[in-house]
Amino acid sequence: MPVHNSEIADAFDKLADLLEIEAANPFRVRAYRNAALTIRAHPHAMAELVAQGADLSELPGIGDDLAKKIRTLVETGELPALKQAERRTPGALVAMLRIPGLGPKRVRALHAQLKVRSLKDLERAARAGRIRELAGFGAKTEAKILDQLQRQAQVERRATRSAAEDIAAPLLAYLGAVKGVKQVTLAGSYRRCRETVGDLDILITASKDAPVMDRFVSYDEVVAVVSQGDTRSTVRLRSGMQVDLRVVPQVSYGAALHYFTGSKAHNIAVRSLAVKRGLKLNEYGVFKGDKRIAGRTEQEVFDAVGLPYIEPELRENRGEIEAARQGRLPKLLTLAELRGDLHCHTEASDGHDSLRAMALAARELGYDYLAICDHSRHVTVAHGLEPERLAAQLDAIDKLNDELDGIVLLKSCEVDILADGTLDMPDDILARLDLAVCAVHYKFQLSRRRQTERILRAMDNRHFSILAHPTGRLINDRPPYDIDLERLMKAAVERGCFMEVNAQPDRLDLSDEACRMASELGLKVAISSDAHSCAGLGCLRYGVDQARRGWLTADDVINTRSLKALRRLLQR
DNA sequence: GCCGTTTTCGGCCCGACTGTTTTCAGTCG
Repeated sequence: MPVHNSEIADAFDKLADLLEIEAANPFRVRAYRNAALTIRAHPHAMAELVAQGADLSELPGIGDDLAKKIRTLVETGELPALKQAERRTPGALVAMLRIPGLGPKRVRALHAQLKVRSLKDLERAARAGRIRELAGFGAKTEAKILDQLQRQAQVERRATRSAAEDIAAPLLAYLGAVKGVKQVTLAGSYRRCRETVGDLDILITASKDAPVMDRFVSYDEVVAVVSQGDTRSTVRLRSGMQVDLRVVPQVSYGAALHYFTGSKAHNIAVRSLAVKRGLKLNEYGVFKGDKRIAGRTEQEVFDAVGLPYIEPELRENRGEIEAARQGRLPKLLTLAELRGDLHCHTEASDGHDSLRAMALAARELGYDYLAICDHSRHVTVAHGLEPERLAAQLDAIDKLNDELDGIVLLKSCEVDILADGTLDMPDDILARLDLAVCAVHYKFQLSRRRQTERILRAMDNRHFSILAHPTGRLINDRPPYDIDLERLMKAAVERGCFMEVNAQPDRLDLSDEACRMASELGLKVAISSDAHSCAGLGCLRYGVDQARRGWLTADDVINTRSLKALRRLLQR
């Protein structure tokens, strides 16, 4: 069983946590965390790189020592440095760091002075009133710890972008209506278009006397005020979402937006660049001595540190700063560049709207084409189509295409990939399609080898066009099935087929890292809504967000092509 | 532990808020 990148990253993160509790050199701790970030985001498996004899110390934030540790982990499955740390400090202590208000110093104190070794111990100590007696702790801290321990029982989930928007929209409108407020911007991971959002970060510029903070904490949905100051406050909403609000003067808007957009790792890297230029960068601007030399816009901030503008989606310290310095940032795909949608359903299977309604909705969106992909028969719960029903639908599409101007319906089907890798539709009818969108909908538990071979075999069918939702994951609900994605991507390139970036907010499958790997391997993708209604076509923008995070350009995406060019690409 | 158009040694981002503090450490983003 190969060691996954996430396991290596987890090991380094845990070691960093333990070292922090031990009060080790904070920069050494950061080195482990940076390495974990690099490894987690890396499109290729470290195990593969090790096997190929690659020089891991060329990766950013990884030097000779960490390269050796990665190698050891890959080859033995163990990290001796972590084992040793766990002998010195109980590994269970790292769980305490997850409790808001407890950091490494306090966890260390609790362990050293109260012999707390686990969350259970912590709860007992809090109930016994022993925590308040420690220096640096008090009754309030003790109560907060107990409260948080109870809260921890609830599962922690990050909201999808779409859920976050539902929560944010009314709050942004409410804040925008406060007297004296000028700009209201949603920053943070939402602005970076991450597939999930942990909390909302709102940036506001307002006149000095605007009662922003008072209004913020008295918002109807607020159930707890975590902190409140003149320029920054944090609340928790009924939905469980935490919201940070930051108010800055207009001259600082750009610097504050950059700072509040993050990511943290990106900010640290950019601030380091400022330091090298003898400048100081904070949320109020770029300073030379006491003099503010930039900060009204983000562009000014980037100019000051000698970088071109970097799009928020790229700000993860995954190589964007290097790329910016070398002038090789990608020109990211935009929603307007998409000419059509290559995956949707109608009432013939599990969609809600008719063929005609979907066609008109697509035309309204300005598309040139829309592929109709109702399920094949194996997906019985979705009223999957028998070959005969599909044949009838294809006739109906021909008829509608004759009748409608300004939109072309493409004949397709979301064909099930059966357990043995054959397709759930006979070849003679597949031959009538413009494209076949193929997908796995059952037998998720096959071994990595068998699942990969199942899909490879399906791709061998020359009618196979696009692998839909390639990993099957559902955000917060179902992990991806175990496949060798890199092998499948290479195979798709060789066979002239493609993969989908499914734009459903709870799928977003491929992931951002996988998009980047596809681009590096020369595999083109389709960004598709998988809409089950006219309104559902609108979620295509989430797929664009994901593709942008994966550094994709219009050239990487097949549905940026004209219909004619698309048809050429679909020929195998 | 990493890294180098000031360095192979000596740096490593920066500020707000809270609680326990009489001047600040710890935590957080």
